[in-house]
Amino acid sequence: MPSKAETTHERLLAATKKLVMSKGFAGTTIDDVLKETGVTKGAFFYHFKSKADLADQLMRWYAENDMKMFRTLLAEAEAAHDDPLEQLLKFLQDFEAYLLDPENPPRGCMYALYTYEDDHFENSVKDFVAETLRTWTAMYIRKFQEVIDRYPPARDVTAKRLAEMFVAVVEGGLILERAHGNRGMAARQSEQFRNYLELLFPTAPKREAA
Amino acid sequence: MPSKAETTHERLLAATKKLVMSKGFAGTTIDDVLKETGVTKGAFFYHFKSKADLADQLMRWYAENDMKMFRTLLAEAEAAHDDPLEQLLKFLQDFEAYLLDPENPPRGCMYALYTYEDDHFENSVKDFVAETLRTWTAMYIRKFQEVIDRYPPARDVTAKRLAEMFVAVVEGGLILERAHGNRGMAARQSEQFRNYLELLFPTAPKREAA
DNA sequence: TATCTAAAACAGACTAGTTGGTATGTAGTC
DNA sequence: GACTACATACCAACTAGTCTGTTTTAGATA
Repeated sequence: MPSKAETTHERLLAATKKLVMSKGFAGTTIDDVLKETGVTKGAFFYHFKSKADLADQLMRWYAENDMKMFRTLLAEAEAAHDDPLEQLLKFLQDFEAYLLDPENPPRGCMYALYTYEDDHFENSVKDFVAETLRTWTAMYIRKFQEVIDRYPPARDVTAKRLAEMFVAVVEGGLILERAHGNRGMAARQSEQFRNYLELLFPTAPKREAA
Repeated sequence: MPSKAETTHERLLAATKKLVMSKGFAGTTIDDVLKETGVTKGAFFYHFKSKADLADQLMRWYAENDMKMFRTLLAEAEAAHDDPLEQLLKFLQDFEAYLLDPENPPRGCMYALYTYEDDHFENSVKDFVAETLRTWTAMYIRKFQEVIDRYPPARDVTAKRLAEMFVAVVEGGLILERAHGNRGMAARQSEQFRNYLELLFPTAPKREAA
């Protein structure tokens, strides 16, 4: 893999991601991306065979980075604690810190954006997004199941519902953040979700911080 | 107000809403709307002075209907119960029924969609969306405050946080619904949120249904 | 180490189709 | 006969994508 090529390719993806986050897929033209990066048309179509291909590759690239981040956070949490609930709560806190970190902008979620523009893109992308969200959710389901198996929940809940709720809460928080231009709303949602978990599993060992 | 004109105007808005929900604003062309409605270009530009104007009017029209629905549900809940928590829970249940009702499609939220395409539209629309969400949230804040005032919450929460969480949970649920093509996910989120509320306010009078 | 070569990586002019928007005209109607 | 509510032909700007090149890079060869 030649490094220069890799760089241009990634630069195009990164610029597209940024533009797409504020204009949508359909609202972002290839010329926009070229202007943003200084790359020429010839170079662009060397790396992507069409705009749909760009969208496709962007989704996969985004999902890859995204998933990597989540796996890392989860692995760290699992290394730090034995108790599954402790692991989950640490994971959520670390994720909140990530959301609050001003270093990683393009705030918002690519999957959310995509669902509101799906008609423009191929079914393969649609399937990929659904599949990614499923994998993502499955990760949490496993963890929540461990917690439920160990501690009787105060309400009749399933691991699946809790996992879905976490994803929903984060997606919704990101939308509020965008609508109000107010950083931190997504992290606050995750915080509330932790409250819910702590009330749901009252028999778990007490933690120090609230 | 002549009825025929009103009809064409609303037909255009309704068709735009439908198209926009699956293609996004930027991805929906005026010609798409014309084809969908059978209206001609001249008629279109008689009712809307530009595409941006269409977007603007669509947002206001959508917000108006939306808000009307919420106010109605809340008023009904307030008429049915004296206790603020009972009111809230009834409101949530009625809202869930609305979400599950197969009669009212274009599933998804216009505000969410808008936040992911804001660069294309005027600041007035951006401000309007933020303002609408604020009004919407304020409605819930008032109600949650009544509940908090009456029953001590099991966790240190504010009315504002709870109100934001409800909005987030619904928005996120709608995204999951779209991503998975799976009706009912948004309603399920609201259900989970009711669980949370019942755990938060344990001193409230017991209700019959779980 | 210098030279050759082929592919990879890029540059930029061009085009066919689309898009938002306009100009002008017309049917009904109070 | 003025105003509302539409119809149709048209256009300039833009958009995705192509075509024909040029430069850069990585090895092979001598």
